[in-house]
Amino acid sequence: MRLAKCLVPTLREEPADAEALSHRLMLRAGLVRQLAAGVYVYLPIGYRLLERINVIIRQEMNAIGGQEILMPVLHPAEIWKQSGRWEGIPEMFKLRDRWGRDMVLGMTHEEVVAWLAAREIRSYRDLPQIWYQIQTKERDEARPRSGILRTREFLMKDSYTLDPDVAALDRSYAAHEAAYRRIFERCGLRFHVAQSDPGMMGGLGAHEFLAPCAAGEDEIVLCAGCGYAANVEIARGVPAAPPSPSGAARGDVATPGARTIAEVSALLGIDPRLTIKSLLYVTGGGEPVLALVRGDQGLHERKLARALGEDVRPAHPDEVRQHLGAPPGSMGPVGASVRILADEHLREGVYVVGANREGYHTLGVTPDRDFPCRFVDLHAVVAGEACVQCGRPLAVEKVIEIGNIFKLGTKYATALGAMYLDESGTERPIVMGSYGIGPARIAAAAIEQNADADGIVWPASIAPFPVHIVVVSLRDAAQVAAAEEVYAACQRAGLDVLLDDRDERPGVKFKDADLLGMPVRVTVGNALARDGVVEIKERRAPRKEHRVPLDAAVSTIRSLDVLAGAS
RNA sequence: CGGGGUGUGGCGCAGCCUGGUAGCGCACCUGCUUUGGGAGCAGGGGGCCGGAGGUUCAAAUCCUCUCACCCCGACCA
Repeated sequence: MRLAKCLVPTLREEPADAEALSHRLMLRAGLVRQLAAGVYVYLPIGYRLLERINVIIRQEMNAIGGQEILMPVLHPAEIWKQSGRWEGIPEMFKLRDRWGRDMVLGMTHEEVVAWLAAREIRSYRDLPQIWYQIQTKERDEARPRSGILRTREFLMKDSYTLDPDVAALDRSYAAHEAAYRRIFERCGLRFHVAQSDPGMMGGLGAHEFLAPCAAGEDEIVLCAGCGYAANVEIARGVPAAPPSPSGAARGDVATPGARTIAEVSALLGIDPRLTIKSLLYVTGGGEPVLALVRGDQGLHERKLARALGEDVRPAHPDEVRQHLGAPPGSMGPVGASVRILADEHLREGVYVVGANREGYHTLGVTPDRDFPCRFVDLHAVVAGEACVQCGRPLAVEKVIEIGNIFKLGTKYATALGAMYLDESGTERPIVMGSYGIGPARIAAAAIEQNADADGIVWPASIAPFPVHIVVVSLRDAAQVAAAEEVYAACQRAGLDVLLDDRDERPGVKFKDADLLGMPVRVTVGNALARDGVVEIKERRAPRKEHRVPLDAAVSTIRSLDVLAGAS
């Protein structure tokens, strides 16, 4: 590809609206442009990047027996009504056709797959199946952000497995996990595999593939000792034990003006770990629920929602007064007439809690003795807590979710009538799994993990072009001819190559080459006339330079380690 | 949905408080010079100042409403 004729609009200045590193660089390098919030156009280099990633995904999906299909973006509402997901998913785009029929823009394809399976799968002899597609998804996200990291329309590789039973599902699931590991390794990413919350997908189990980087929206809890890895939404951790309590007898103490844990513990001169934080929530059904965590810790709302089996929201201050008779700063569990859930690490100990009396707290309180409660895991794990498996300290990292895998079970098959006959002639529901990868998130994670101050540094496996040729001066016919020769030779050798044949000053071309981040740069400049050589450099190691004669350029490029493994 | 912020040539911004001919840098076009890390000089084109309404002799500027976008939080298959 020749830069002089192509749409590669690089920017000198930082785009004002971009915050995340990958977002800034994708805009500056001319990979994407934003059409609306969370809606992007992929320009030639950006689209090529996605296709490079998709090639790897296809190879690995095909290798485990995946069959590529293409399902529609536009769905009839019926199948979503049958699965029970027509209501209650605010991200779903809904529309009507000209006859007034309800339609859906597909955000995922379990329903369509189950519909298809219901028609085409008859017998256990037809199983197992792996169907996948690389296709556009539409989700009306509450808050698109961070460039292409969270968008309302995006490309997704989604695959679905159909199996006769759970044991077979486990095999399909394991095959996907292995394929996903290979895909992300080949894309040059550092990543973790973590247990995750199946959420509204429902089902028997789920894992996420998470790439650590600064722009990450999620957090993962990691144990270096035993390899424990889990999304903070479900991660367990053992907080450090509190110091010995003062042994104070139970009783109220005046704490005027002290409303936060920090204020209360400072006023009383005690460690915050000897206090209990009381948080009132309201369930979807309108029931108030008091959630308790240790004073130094935070509540993870997803854990609370999971324990209750329904969504919750924080109560308003007037609801706190109404149910507990005290303002938020003085509420507590003792004598409260609402359901109480306490973090499991509050089983032991004697604590200070709000007294449900404005300006007072109660000393010497022990959960389950001084008030009734149910113990569940509620607190958000923080770095330094002990691993539940091996006791070593846990770390917490920011991550981008680049893939996820779900064991769905028979929920969708049952709802949409996807049944098969087993060996004994008994009709059974097909057992499904679903598996997603976001190619654009792989791209963003690769940028986040590899960029330097000058721009992108692509892993060769997904680089839009492995080779980038810079002609220093277009006025020098010998340089132009030599560059054309290397360009043609690379193409003959099967190397995708970008030729900067723009009539620009050298500095502009070098800056853009750094920004675009192709793994190998060939500079055709003054060294050609002076020494009869071109210069070959790796983007990741700019100080190492190979000066070789023209006819050795391609063989030198091919010998570079950086291109090993790249197609 | 709650909180914060921003809308002025393609990009990045100033001007607004204190109303009075719309500016700067980059990019773009022409010419000359220049050519190994974002060139110099000269000339030039391009903006109903996000939109609507209002106040005023006069609105980018003041007021009201509205739309869009960004960030934090909530949410997230």
